[in-house]
Amino acid sequence: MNEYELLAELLLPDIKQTPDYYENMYPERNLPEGAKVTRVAPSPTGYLHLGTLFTSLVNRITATTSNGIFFTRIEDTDKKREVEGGIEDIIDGLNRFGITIDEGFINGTNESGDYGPYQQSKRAEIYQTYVKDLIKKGLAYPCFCTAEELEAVREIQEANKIRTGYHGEYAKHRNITYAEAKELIDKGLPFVIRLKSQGNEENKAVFEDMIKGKIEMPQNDEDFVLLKSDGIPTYHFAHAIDDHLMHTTHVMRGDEWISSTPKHIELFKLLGFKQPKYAHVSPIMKLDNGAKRKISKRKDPEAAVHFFIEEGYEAVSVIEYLMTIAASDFEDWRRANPDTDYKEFKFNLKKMSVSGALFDQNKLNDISKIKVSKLNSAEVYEKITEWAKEFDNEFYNILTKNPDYSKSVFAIDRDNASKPRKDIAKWNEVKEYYSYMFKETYESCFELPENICKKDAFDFLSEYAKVYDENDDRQAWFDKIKEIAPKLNFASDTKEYKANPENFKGSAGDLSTLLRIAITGRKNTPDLCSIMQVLGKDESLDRINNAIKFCEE
RNA sequence: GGCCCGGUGGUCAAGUGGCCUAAGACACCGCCCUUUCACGGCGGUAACACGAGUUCGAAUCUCGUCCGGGUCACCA
Repeated sequence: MNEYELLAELLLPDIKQTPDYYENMYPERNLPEGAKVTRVAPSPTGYLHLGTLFTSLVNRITATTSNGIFFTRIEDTDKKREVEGGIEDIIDGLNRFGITIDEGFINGTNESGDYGPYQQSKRAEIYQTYVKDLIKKGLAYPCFCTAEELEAVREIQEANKIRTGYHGEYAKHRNITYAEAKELIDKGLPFVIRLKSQGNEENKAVFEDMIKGKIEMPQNDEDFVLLKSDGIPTYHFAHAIDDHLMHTTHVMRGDEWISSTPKHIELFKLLGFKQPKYAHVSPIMKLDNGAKRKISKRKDPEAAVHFFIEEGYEAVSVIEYLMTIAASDFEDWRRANPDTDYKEFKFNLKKMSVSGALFDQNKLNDISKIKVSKLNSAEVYEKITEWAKEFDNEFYNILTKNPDYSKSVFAIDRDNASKPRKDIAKWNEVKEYYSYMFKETYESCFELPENICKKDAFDFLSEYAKVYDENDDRQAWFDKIKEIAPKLNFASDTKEYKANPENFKGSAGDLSTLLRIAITGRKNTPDLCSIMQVLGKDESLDRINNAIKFCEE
């Protein structure tokens, strides 16, 4: 055994396999020409983040449009930051948003596929096997520096305005001998394994990013950590090993990784792996006091995808919005194919924005309103009760007390409507929006519109109460208002009124607004005639009479 | 600070040297339609960060300046 082999045995005595063993265990995938293998590799350090959902979507749709594979892998190499239930939260969240997973963790507790395990904490032996091989080749070595020592070096470098980091002459243990290492290990000192970088800062590392184009950076020359002192790899090393063994063809990740890509390039080269293609996606930003910044887990509630579910957005609406950010040609496609599943869209990485988009809730709302407007009353009822059951128990009870009544409320201006309203973006608005339709939430609050005096209101409402018939259709319903109008010197015809407004106190439209306020307390509501029908004769008359009383005073 | 990446209306964006008097969408405003509320239709306000260069011609190519973002861990 030579010096390096001795060192390898000393450091990793329990590792008996060689890389060949794993190379054979995970052969090339048998996929059609051009199929892309993509993945998302979240670390279970918290809930599902909007950015993670976004990158997952991009990965998913890239795999889909090439008839490839999209898999998940859990990067749980940092046990300090891990949170309980993190895997479930993220994977189930992905499922909830309709991101289908072909392989890896398909739900919070189960994995499937031939390239596992798909959890890095279960792959320690694999990583160590490759590290041992690197040590034997003189391409990796143990480092015994403590955090304090490293910090001290960094301070010296900063003071002397030298590039910080563990490289070149500052790489203390770079040339450690077997004997030296043995002595320190016998003393029981902990160590990490570092890469003996072959890079040179003067040279360029070049790669073609599929979104940003050609990127040139100084080569990596840092002896970065491969294996932490607990024997678990760092992200960089795990990325190289896993994506090679799992045969990922396209690594699509947040663009905060661009700056460490030279490390990855060197790793793939030294390991003799084929380089995957990289696509770095820009983060979703937010405006904060006039400044654009990345959406932050700590400061922004909408960073957690759960926020959208709680608000009552339909998952498809959020995905649809994310698609408009992901692909600049998506909205055109959507216009041409209004009812097609977004998964049919031919996604092209070249159409992705190079810079980060500001999160735009207006746009989300608009998209969501369109989606909701296409639902029928039964679907609305089903979705809203599902939402309320989880997030608004009071409303859930109100809705389910009389399902048929609730559905008839949602049917207004919706079922059989040639022009559906676009008024609901998210379920948490509905209780307030329809508050006048349910006894439990209705509060009588009549108020005169500015252009009608008390006496006219009184006269109109009194007259109307006499002729009101709950069986009238829309035509008959409005005709009655038009009949009363002239008696109060209100125009029954809108055109007539507009031609000579000075001849009238107002129009039939103004009187229906008055009636609307009497019934609902609002100036804007869905079709009033339908509302009164759903409310029923007694309730409608009650409310009218209340308003009349108000006008008497 | 070093190294990367970016900068077209309030927002998302089209744009690849002449089709640019700069598209479209959201938001906002106005008008029209209308049997109320909506929906819809039509229209409007509003942008190439700045400065040099290359060119007959620049939003587009080059350089500089400014501004924004990312990254410099035994975190991912």
